[in-house]
Amino acid sequence: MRAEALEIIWRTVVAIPRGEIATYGGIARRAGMPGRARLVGHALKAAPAGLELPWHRVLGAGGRIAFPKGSRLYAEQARRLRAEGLEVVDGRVRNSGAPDLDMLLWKPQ
DNA sequence: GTTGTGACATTAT
DNA sequence: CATAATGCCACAA
Repeated sequence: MRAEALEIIWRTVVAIPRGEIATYGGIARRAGMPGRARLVGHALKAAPAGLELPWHRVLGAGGRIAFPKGSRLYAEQARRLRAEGLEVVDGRVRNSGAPDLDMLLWKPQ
Protein backbone atom coordinates (compact mmCIF):
# COMPACT_ATOMS: atom_id res chain seq x y z
CA MET A 1 0.00 0.00 0.00
CA ARG A 2 2.77 2.31 0.89
CA ALA A 3 4.51 1.84 -2.45
CA GLU A 4 1.22 2.42 -4.27
CA ALA A 5 0.76 5.71 -2.50
CA LEU A 6 4.18 6.83 -3.66
CA GLU A 7 3.32 6.05 -7.27
CA ILE A 8 0.08 7.97 -7.05
CA ILE A 9 1.93 10.95 -5.67
CA TRP A 10 4.57 10.76 -8.36
CA ARG A 11 1.97 10.66 -11.08
CA THR A 12 0.15 13.60 -9.56
CA VAL A 13 3.35 15.63 -9.51
CA VAL A 14 4.17 14.73 -13.09
CA ALA A 15 0.79 16.11 -14.12
CA ILE A 16 1.63 19.63 -13.00
CA PRO A 17 1.75 21.79 -16.14
CA ARG A 18 4.90 23.68 -16.93
CA GLY A 19 4.94 27.14 -15.43
CA GLU A 20 2.37 26.28 -12.78
CA ILE A 21 2.93 25.23 -9.22
CA ALA A 22 1.30 23.19 -6.49
CA THR A 23 1.61 22.75 -2.75
CA TYR A 24 2.43 19.66 -0.76
CA GLY A 25 -0.99 19.69 0.83
CA GLY A 26 -2.62 20.23 -2.54
CA ILE A 27 -0.83 17.27 -4.05
CA ALA A 28 -1.86 15.16 -1.11
CA ARG A 29 -5.49 16.14 -1.59
CA ARG A 30 -5.35 15.52 -5.32
CA ALA A 31 -3.85 12.12 -4.61
CA GLY A 32 -6.76 11.28 -2.36
CA MET A 33 -4.89 11.51 0.92
CA PRO A 34 -5.79 14.75 2.61
CA GLY A 35 -3.68 15.69 5.58
CA ARG A 36 -0.69 13.72 4.41
CA ALA A 37 1.48 16.51 3.10
CA ARG A 38 4.51 15.02 4.78
CA LEU A 39 4.06 11.86 2.81
CA VAL A 40 4.36 13.90 -0.36
CA GLY A 41 7.67 15.27 0.82
CA HIS A 42 8.87 11.82 1.58
CA ALA A 43 7.71 10.56 -1.79
CA LEU A 44 9.70 13.26 -3.57
CA LYS A 45 12.79 12.51 -1.56
CA ALA A 46 12.46 8.83 -2.27
CA ALA A 47 11.71 9.35 -5.96
CA PRO A 48 14.11 7.70 -8.43
CA ALA A 49 16.02 10.17 -10.56
CA GLY A 50 14.88 8.38 -13.69
CA LEU A 51 11.34 9.62 -13.27
CA GLU A 52 12.40 13.21 -13.93
CA LEU A 53 9.71 14.53 -11.64
CA PRO A 54 9.03 18.25 -11.75
CA TRP A 55 9.61 18.38 -8.03
CA HIS A 56 10.59 22.03 -8.26
CA ARG A 57 6.95 22.88 -8.94
CA VAL A 58 5.98 21.61 -5.52
CA LEU A 59 6.12 24.29 -2.85
CA GLY A 60 5.16 24.68 0.77
CA ALA A 61 2.08 26.53 1.93
CA GLY A 62 1.93 30.08 0.64
CA GLY A 63 4.26 29.31 -2.25
CA ARG A 64 7.33 29.10 -0.08
CA ILE A 65 10.30 26.89 -0.84
CA ALA A 66 10.48 24.17 1.78
CA PHE A 67 14.27 24.03 1.96
CA PRO A 68 16.49 26.03 4.27
CA LYS A 69 17.52 29.26 2.64
CA GLY A 70 20.98 28.89 1.18
CA SER A 71 20.92 25.13 0.91
CA ARG A 72 21.83 23.52 -2.36
CA LEU A 73 18.36 22.25 -3.15
CA TYR A 74 16.96 25.66 -2.36
CA ALA A 75 19.07 27.28 -5.03
CA GLU A 76 18.39 24.49 -7.44
CA GLN A 77 14.63 24.79 -7.06
CA ALA A 78 14.69 28.55 -7.41
CA ARG A 79 16.80 28.23 -10.54
CA ARG A 80 14.43 25.75 -12.14
CA LEU A 81 11.38 27.81 -11.31
CA ARG A 82 12.92 30.89 -12.83
CA ALA A 83 13.77 28.82 -15.88
CA GLU A 84 10.03 28.34 -16.31
CA GLY A 85 9.26 32.01 -16.15
CA LEU A 86 8.30 32.20 -12.49
CA GLU A 87 9.64 34.91 -10.26
CA VAL A 88 11.25 33.74 -7.05
CA VAL A 89 11.92 36.32 -4.37
CA ASP A 90 13.25 35.56 -0.91
CA GLY A 91 12.34 31.94 -1.01
CA ARG A 92 8.86 32.33 -2.32
CA VAL A 93 7.18 32.41 -5.67
CA ARG A 94 6.01 35.89 -6.39
CA ASN A 95 2.51 36.00 -7.80
CA SER A 96 2.15 39.05 -9.95
CA GLY A 97 -0.78 40.88 -8.43
CA ALA A 98 -2.90 37.82 -7.88
CA PRO A 99 -4.96 38.10 -4.71
CA ASP A 100 -4.54 34.47 -3.87
CA LEU A 101 -1.84 32.03 -4.65
CA ASP A 102 -4.54 29.72 -5.90
CA MET A 103 -4.45 31.62 -9.14
CA LEU A 104 -0.98 30.30 -9.79
CA LEU A 105 -1.60 27.01 -8.14
CA TRP A 106 -2.29 24.16 -10.42
CA LYS A 107 -6.00 23.54 -10.28
CA PRO A 108 -7.01 20.24 -11.77
CA GLN A 109 -10.33 20.63 -13.49
C1' DG B 1 7.89 -1.13 21.43
C1' DT B 2 9.29 4.25 21.94
C1' DT B 3 11.41 8.51 20.38
C1' DG B 4 13.00 12.04 17.51
C1' DT B 5 13.15 14.07 13.07
C1' DG B 6 11.45 15.62 8.77
C1' DA B 7 11.19 18.32 0.99
C1' DC B 8 4.17 19.88 5.61
C1' DA B 9 -0.55 22.11 6.89
C1' DT B 10 -3.79 24.53 9.68
C1' DT B 11 -5.28 27.10 13.41
C1' DA B 12 -4.54 29.93 17.31
C1' DT B 13 -1.91 33.22 19.94
C1' DC C 1 5.01 39.29 10.55
C1' DA C 2 6.70 34.98 14.19
C1' DT C 3 5.88 31.12 17.36
C1' DA C 4 3.36 27.33 19.29
C1' DA C 5 0.22 23.62 19.32
C1' DT C 6 -1.80 19.77 16.78
C1' DG C 7 -2.40 16.52 13.33
C1' DC C 8 -0.20 13.64 10.10
C1' DC C 9 2.94 9.50 8.87
C1' DA C 10 7.43 7.25 7.21
C1' DC C 11 11.89 6.11 8.78
C1' DA C 12 16.03 5.45 11.50
C1' DA C 13 18.12 4.67 15.93
